[in-house]
Amino acid sequence: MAIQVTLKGGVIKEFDAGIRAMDIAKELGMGLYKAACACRIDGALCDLRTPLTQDCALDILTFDDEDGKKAFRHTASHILAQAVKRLYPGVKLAIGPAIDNGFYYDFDLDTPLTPEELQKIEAEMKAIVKEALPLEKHELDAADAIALMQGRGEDYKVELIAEHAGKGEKISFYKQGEFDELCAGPHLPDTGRVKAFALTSCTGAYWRGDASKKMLQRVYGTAFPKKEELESYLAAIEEAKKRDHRRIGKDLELFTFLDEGPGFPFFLPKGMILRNNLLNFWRDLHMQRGYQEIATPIMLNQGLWHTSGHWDHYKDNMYTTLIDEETFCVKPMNCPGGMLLFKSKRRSYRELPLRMGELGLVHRHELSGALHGLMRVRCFTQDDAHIFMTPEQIKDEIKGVVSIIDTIYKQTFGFDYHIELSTQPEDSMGEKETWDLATDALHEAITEMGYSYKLNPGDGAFYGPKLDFHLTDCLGRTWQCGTIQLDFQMPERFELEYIGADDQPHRPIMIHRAVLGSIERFIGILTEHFAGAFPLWLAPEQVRILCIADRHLPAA
RNA sequence: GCUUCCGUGGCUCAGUUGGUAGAGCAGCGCAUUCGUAAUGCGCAGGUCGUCGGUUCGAGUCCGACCGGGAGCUCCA
Repeated sequence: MAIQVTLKGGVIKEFDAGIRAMDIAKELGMGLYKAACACRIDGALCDLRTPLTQDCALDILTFDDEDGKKAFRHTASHILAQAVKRLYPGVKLAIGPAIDNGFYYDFDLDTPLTPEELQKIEAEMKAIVKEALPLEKHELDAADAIALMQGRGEDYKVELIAEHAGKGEKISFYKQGEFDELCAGPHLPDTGRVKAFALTSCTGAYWRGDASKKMLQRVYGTAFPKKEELESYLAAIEEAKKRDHRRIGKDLELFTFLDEGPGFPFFLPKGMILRNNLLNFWRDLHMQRGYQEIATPIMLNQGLWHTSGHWDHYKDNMYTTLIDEETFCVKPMNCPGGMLLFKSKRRSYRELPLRMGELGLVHRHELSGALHGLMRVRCFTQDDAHIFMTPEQIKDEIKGVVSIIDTIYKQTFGFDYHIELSTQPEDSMGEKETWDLATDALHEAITEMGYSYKLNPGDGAFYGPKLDFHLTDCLGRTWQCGTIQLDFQMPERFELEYIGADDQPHRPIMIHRAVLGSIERFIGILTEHFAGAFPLWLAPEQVRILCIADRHLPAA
């Protein structure tokens, strides 16, 4: 029987029923055959070995396609698991997905996987690639699948299958040689296609990402179709290491960290020049855009943090101290101080929008393992501002902030950036209508400005939706820096009011925003982006004159 | 916080199977003024992260703690 297959570009070809996508790829040319990673049959992601039984649309995916890339690297992770199973038969397998730059696999294994062990594993993987084992899919009922995995002592797989058991689905496995692995697929047709790979590191990782569960050993690796691609990727990693702001910061004497204050950066004279240049620029720009600058205390009494809600949510991360029998908290955010200043006198609608900026030093007790140079510290300066306004002013104020962000990111530093819109989370406060109003305002403001954005449903703050601005550095890495958050909760909690044109009190709406995010982190990003060769206006040392003649020597 | 690796003069590092610390750069002194990746000679600088243990003896072995790296968790 013949079937009609609609190929990419709308070309329709006739084949015998039962033909596989990989055979079609072969007919279309060896280049495509060799590059093929997976396929879509009528939109559904499938293996290249899946037989086509009826008329359908077929899209053959290569490494250039995200799903093709995933299939490729996921196959590499199966090869890794097979190699580990061969070398350490007692190992229990957890999970091993493809990730952004490669793949990983989690193992429950008593032998620590040192770099030497990784070399052995890599050698075994090469052998498996050479064997070019076909990956064949087969399916079992959940009960049979569980029995099979229990028989092998694969406790983690049993747990995974049990979660699917209720749904009555068939459980799929992929078999390559002696190795049979629970997996949804799709995969490459055989292990021989994973030509270029490398295991990059081994660390601990919790089973299911849950800190209360067992710590497993996670082996990271990366894989590409061509050796040159692997090499250039590894070279890019090396380049990133050279640009590490911790190294450059030390070399250029910008900042330092000392044992007396883990996670608390010290700025050296040269770093201070850079920092002040950046802040002067920031201040000038914000004054031009109608901002006022305030400074609020670094420490305020505990009652304030109850009012703001921070105590309930984040007390574990707050530094506190007992003074005169009263608990004081070092501020982890600036907003409550800003609220108090708004409240400090009677406000009129004529004052709105009121833009109060604050370069506020905040302290957060981050877990020791989370610290990372200037990128993740325990005290940092936010280029914060709170804008108090009427509902009608929301859109224009958002546009104003977006304009500042564009001025700094793009026009000043030449960064590309993209925007993400995060909407109402499940455990949020406030009415749905208010949320819709706020979310629409964010959407409309940036859409009218000609921006597109990525949607993060349910990822907003508990008090309102937000726009996040992610910039891309010269190595293609993205950093979330700017944020615009619409906040209906704080004005409510703090009972903020202004007197309207109708001579009645009204509750203002608030924007909480930052452009650079953290001054320290932004300096870290700039350092890596420019590899220490800062733009002239920022550079701590702009010119150095070298004297080489007698008369230039200092008098003895 | 968890897993794992690491911690030697300001910086980058050597220190073999445990026997009382080495180099280069930087610094200082003297000499050199010599044309663009680093002039020569010399000096100074470390209780080898801290505390404890094993040993006749530990930078080198063991433990705890502190700090750091990688990742996990977290990131208002």
